[in-house]
Parts: sequence; C-alpha cells; structure tokens
Amino acid sequence: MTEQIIHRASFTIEPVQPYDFHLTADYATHFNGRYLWEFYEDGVYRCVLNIDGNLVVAAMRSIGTVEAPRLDVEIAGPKLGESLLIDARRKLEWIFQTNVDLAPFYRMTDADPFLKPLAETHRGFHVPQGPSVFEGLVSAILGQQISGQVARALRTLLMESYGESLTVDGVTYFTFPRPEALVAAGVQGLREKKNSGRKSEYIVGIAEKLVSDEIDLEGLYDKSDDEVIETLTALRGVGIWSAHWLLVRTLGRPDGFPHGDLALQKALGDVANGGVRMTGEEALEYSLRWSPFRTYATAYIFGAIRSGRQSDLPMSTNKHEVVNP
DNA sequence: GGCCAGGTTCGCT
DNA sequence: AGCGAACATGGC
Repeated sequence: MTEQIIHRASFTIEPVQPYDFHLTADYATHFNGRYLWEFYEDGVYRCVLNIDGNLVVAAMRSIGTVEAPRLDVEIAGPKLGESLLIDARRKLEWIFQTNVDLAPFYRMTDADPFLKPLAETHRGFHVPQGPSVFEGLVSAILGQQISGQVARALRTLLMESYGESLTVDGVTYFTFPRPEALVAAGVQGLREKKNSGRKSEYIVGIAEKLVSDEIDLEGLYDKSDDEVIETLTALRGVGIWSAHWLLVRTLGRPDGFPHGDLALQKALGDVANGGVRMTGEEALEYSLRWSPFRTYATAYIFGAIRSGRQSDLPMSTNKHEVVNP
C-alpha cells in the first residue's frame, strides 16, 4: 500500500451542557466492539469517517468540563476541504449527540427514585450513535441470536474483508463496507466469512435493495418511530428487536426499548426483579414508566452495570452476578 | 463436548 | 395465532 500524504485540520465542538465526554466515549467503545473503525484511549477517541467517499480520521478529546463542555477535534485525511470538514463535524455531533438536551430526561429522573441516583452519577452521559443506518442494520443482523463476542468477530471480519481503509499515524482504520461491496461479495462470499446462509441472504438482500434504490435507509432519520419500525421489519431478516436496536443506537431516538433483548431482560431482572430475568412482556410493561425516555433510561442502567456501579441502583440486591451486561 | 449467546424466519398444527 | 426447528460460530 502506498503512503498517502495526510493533511490535518481542527475545530471545536461545544455540546449542549451537561455533557460527559468520557462516559459517552467509553460507552461507545466499551467492548472495543468496533475497534477497526473507532477506539478510545488515554482520553482520546479516534474513528474513521466516510464523508461522501472521502475517508478521514477524527481524533476527539475533552477540553472542558461536564457543565462547560468543549471538545477538541482533529481531522486527518488525504483530502480535506471546507465542506468535508463541515460534514465531518455534523457527523461527529450526531455520533456523540452533542446537540441533545437532556434536561427533559433529567426532569423525569428527578421524580423517579430509581433513576435519580443514576442520573446524578452519570450526569451528562449521552447515548452514542452508529455512523450509518446501513452499518446499524447489518450489525443488528450480525448480532441476532449470537453472543456479542461472536458478533464482533464476524463484523471485524466483514470490515477487514470488504471495508475501505485509511492509515493515519501508523494506525489502519477500516470503514464499514458499502452496500455495493457486499452485493459484489454475494451470499457465497459472506458465507465464506463465517456467516450463516440465512444471515448472508438477509444482508445481501438488503444491500441489493439499497443499491437499486428500492429502499432509502437514510430517509429513516426523518420518519416517526412507528414508521421506522414498519419500514424496517418489512425487510427480510429484520424483526422488532433489530428495528428497536436501530432506534436506540443509530437513529438517536429517546424512546427505543428492545424488550425482546436477552441482555436487557437480564439487566432489568437483576436491578428490579430480584435477580430473576424478566420476560419480554414484563420488561415492556415495566419500561412504560420511563417513556418517552426509555433509550436513556436503559443506557444509564447498562452504563452503571458496565462501569461497575450497580450500587447506584437502589433496587439492586448485589447478590446476583450481572451476567455479561 | 455440549450448551448457550443482546433473533428471525419458515413450516407446521 | 402460536410453537418449534434451523441457523454458524466462539467461549466457557
């Protein structure tokens, strides 16, 4: 591979306060699950962005506080222009949800004895988003039924095999494959990358519909939650769990709640049901008290579990080991 | 080695 | 409508 000349530029993002960059970046990368495209190290979050086919690497760090947040961003890539920088900024603001005002959520948690301590210890934590609907959808399909570790291995293989790459400062980043690349790979190609025949069909099928403009996934950003769910679940391979997953981690919706999610059922069981896993219906009924902020409520709970702060959860018995949150 | 893991579809009653 | 099987892989 030939070395490219890398240009650099920088700018500042001023999030709506309160904003906790560390908690948010940590949540995005907690399982290092997308290390080929992003990672968080020594307080610096780095990722590759595909801006209309131009690859750039962004490095972000906090230069402010939770109450007066400022983020320093450095962009590096072979081709930098003003409009590219504007798009990169917009993308990062979306991924990090820096324009989201959590005040309405905190008004709700103030009146909720269960969430109040969590909201205080995680003040400023936002729910990070994935870079594109296609990435989110394929990742959701990859994650169906199998453990997070296996899903990650499969996604890594997919990105290494069919993504585009950019090397900056000795680190090679891979983007998520474009639909065209997965169509070219075909069902057989994806099977060779350790995916089941069924999932390979789902993924290639969706990629084909995108390439032929039969569906417009990016248009989902402007649709209502219900329309999103209806549109997505009409696709073969996409059920209600995957659709909710996209609402939560790609479309930035405040009230997504994948009640069929096994880990979520376990987490709610641990913190609110004496350690006994809730059924999907139980979880859904229980979640209604948090509407219309169920995305945030569950992310705060997962965040507390992941960062080993179950003690923030008033109803936790601490007797039960939290299973792989 | 067997069972399970942050589901979905398909083919049966 | 509702139920069960099949699905591919990695970790324990």
